[in-house]
Amino acid sequence: MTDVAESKQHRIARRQVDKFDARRTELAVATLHTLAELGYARTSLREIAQNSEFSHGVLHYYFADKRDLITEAVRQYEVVCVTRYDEVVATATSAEQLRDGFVAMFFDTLAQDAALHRLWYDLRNQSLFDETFRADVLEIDSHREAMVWRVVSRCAELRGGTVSASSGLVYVTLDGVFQRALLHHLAGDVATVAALRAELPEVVDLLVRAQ
Amino acid sequence: MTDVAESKQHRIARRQVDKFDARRTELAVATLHTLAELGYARTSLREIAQNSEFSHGVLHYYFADKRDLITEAVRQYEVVCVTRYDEVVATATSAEQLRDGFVAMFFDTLAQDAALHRLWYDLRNQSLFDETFRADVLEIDSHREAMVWRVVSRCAELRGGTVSASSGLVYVTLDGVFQRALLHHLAGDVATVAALRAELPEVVDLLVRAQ
DNA sequence: GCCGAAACTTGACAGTCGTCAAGGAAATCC
DNA sequence: GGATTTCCTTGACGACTGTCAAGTTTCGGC
Repeated sequence: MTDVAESKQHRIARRQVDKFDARRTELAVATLHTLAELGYARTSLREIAQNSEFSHGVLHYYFADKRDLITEAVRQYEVVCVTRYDEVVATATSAEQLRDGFVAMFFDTLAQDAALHRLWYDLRNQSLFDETFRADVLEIDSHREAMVWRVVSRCAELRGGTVSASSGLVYVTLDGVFQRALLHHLAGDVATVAALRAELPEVVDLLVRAQ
Repeated sequence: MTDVAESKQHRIARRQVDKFDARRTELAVATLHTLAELGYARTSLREIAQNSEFSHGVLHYYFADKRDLITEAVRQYEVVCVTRYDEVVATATSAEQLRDGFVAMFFDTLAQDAALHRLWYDLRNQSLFDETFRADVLEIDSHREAMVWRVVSRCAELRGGTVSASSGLVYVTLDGVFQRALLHHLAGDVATVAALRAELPEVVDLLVRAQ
């Protein structure tokens, strides 16, 4: 076989792989939406297929099994969700601007992507029972932690101060607020959500003390 | 019918109701253990029955349907879990003693009742998808909030200071630490759990400032 | 335009699920 | 101690699950 033929065959193989991966991703996204809608416990392969333009059998053409499919969907979640505040961090020129931009985006995505967020918490929780997901969950969780740390540490930098807690503590605090806000948002409790929104700037101030 | 007969019949009826309730509770506890072991998504009525001394059919004798059963199990969880720190609060004579007693019990129950706790988070999360559970979940959540508030406010009292955050914020912070510790505990990550344990006293100090 | 491989559909499989009716066992009543 | 109610078991139902093999359609290479 000549180099030309080899290279050509390689191109073809490469194109096929790309196409294969593209469809995998497409189906993983459909899975993500189904999971966000129904939750892990009630999501079936046939339901996922109905949220795509294919039949249920195709899922076993692109994925080894249900676990493989859901794992890929979780990775898709990560792509969407761990750079949310980076633009605010990059453009803010004062600590107050960063803090307020963060708070605004925090509650914007809370309302906008509520279904997706509840899915994340559902999967994180599932990893407490099923160790298959644990590695992916821990990885995403660390990325989320890094994401809020970029916000808070930059905020401290702009204020010329320091962060008063560890990265882990900052994360659990803000994530805790988010979880609580999500629960009450989905319960239709507007007042509690508003109260949390009003309180969040103080939380940031508590975490970031001026030197 | 004489008063005596009426009272007698009433006694009988009462006894039957008590017996009925006792068995309901017994089955709800079996349900709780099954849920803690398998998680909501994989818990079936037959599995629950196998964790009791009865057959699966009896569940429909004491409960209207699966939802009714699980709701009752959640209420049983509440009975067990929302007075955990009360003794420490009652007996502590100094802020440090209360804080350290709280931290000790915090990580004690984390290891001891890990399965039960992951169940709680599973059900709280389920309520994000299924509004049937929402009312019960919100009620239990508020009781948990009150529970930690009793700790922190008493701590502030003993220190002659004030709590630096609202009840809700205190709760999400400590609950966030707990959730994180639980995840890493179940993942076998001893180091992270130890780090959280070492940090928790500082967290309490951050929440309770001396006047 | 033919051929073979890739992509997709369909239908069936062995299980499991929640639910419930029929009937046996046990306790209770008179 | 027989009758009656309560308690519990058994087995079955239709629906749904993940998986997969067989078959059909679509597409790219020659």
